Amino acid sequence: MGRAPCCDKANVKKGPWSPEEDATLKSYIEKHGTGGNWIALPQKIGLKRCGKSCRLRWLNYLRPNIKHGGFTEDEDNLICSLYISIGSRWSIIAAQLPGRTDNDIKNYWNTRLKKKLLGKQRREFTQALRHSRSSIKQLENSKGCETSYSINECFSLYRQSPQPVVLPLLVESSTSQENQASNSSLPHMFQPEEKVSYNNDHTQPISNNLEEKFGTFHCTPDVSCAQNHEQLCENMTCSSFPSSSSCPQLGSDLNTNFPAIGGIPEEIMYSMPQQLDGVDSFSAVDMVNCSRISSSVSENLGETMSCIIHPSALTNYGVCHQKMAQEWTYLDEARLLGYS
DNA sequence: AAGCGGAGCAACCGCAACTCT
DNA sequence: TAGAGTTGCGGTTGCTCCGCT
Repeated sequence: MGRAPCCDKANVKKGPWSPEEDATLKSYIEKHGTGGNWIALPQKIGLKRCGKSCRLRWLNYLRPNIKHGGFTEDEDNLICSLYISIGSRWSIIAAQLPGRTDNDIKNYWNTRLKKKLLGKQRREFTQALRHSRSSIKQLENSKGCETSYSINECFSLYRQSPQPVVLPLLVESSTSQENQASNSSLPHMFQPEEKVSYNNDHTQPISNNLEEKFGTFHCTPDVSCAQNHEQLCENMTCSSFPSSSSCPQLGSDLNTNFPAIGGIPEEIMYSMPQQLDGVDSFSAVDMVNCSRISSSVSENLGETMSCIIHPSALTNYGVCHQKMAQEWTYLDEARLLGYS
């Protein structure tokens, strides 16, 4: 047996509220309050509406001091930052914005802010790629043509550069063979229970333990790949993107079931869009708390394999790799934002 | 001028949490 | 303490408007 309906659905009116209904509801609540029972209220005042509908109408439109539209830049920023922090907890977000309702903010996010934020990320990503190309060249010049760098060398490069640099996400270690054999879906060197200690001030050298623990980053910066992606980002109307077959590194990343990640802005590490069950998606990871905080589906961006990490996010890099490895086993959940 | 498609938004729905008896 | 009733929330739907062809 199912739950009893909250009202007699056959006898309640649906659809937009008329001015008369608004006036009836408003004047009653202003005089008597809600009486603590929304379900009983419409009957009491002779409205053929569901109690839930009355409640929604009052909270979202009729109660005093409600603001509609005209979101300011400050409000935009606050909504974006709260969304990044806590996700789609609209009621909590609305509580931080006096006069705004959760429904309004939700609609505003879905119709405008989401697109605005994505556009900003695209621009920043393009910019970051430009900087990263010079970083890679610098790294290659200093090391000749070597393609393997120790983890400390990578971190050292980060510390020297005020800009994000591109590194492939795939990390190898000396023990990779054994660990991969035991758990092929996770990058081998980060076991779930393993903790990485790091400095908080972002300036001190990373502990040598990292090197001992994780072995060597096999960085194989693929500048041509970065150039491809840069061109893509500059030409957002482009509808065809490089496939894994055109980029050997992309293929290897996909083979590990480990998505590419980019790092914009400071403490959030974003993946670039990739195909998940036929849908373009990306995810973000909170570098401080090392948890995935959002996933989204985007349009007109293709797969990529490069990893951009902002220097300030550097200290959590290893931990987040570990976390991502775990998180990414739940790729089918990665549709929280829905840019479809 | 008519038709179409996309954007914006009000409202609905289902479910989980909370409250009351 | 259990179960029924109510509230609150987030996802989704569908209507309206507007711009483009």
